[in-house]
Amino acid sequence: MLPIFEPVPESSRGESFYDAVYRTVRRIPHGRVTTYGHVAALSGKPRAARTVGWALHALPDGTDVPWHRVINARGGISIAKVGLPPGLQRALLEDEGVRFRLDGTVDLKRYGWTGPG
DNA sequence: ATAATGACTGGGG
DNA sequence: ACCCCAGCCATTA
Repeated sequence: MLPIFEPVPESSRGESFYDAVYRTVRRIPHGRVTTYGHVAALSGKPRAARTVGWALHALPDGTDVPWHRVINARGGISIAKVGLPPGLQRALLEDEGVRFRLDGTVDLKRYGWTGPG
């Protein structure tokens, strides 16, 4: 018989880079945003921006990780190809007070979070 | 172990 | 300024 609870995926021994990414993203303050590359750097892998996107892609619905506060280096939204509802990320950010430019980008100088300190 | 996969990025044209 | 592309790298779709 199958157990009622699925064990933790075999891939997650000790702590993966994904876990480090989630911890970093949880530190982004309400109403602020940061880039994939910056999350990667704060998580210990400055060149793993793409992997950060993959880590967020793996999050389940209803997660408490504020994935919507992560945008690309140009201030734009990058979830188009993932199947998430179009406009969802922008709506979540606007609910936190983040304003978008006419071209759909965010002013990183104003809303960008660059880490503690 | 190798290959494939991308929610990315910076630099060049 | 905008578009394109080669390089990037942890995880396994």
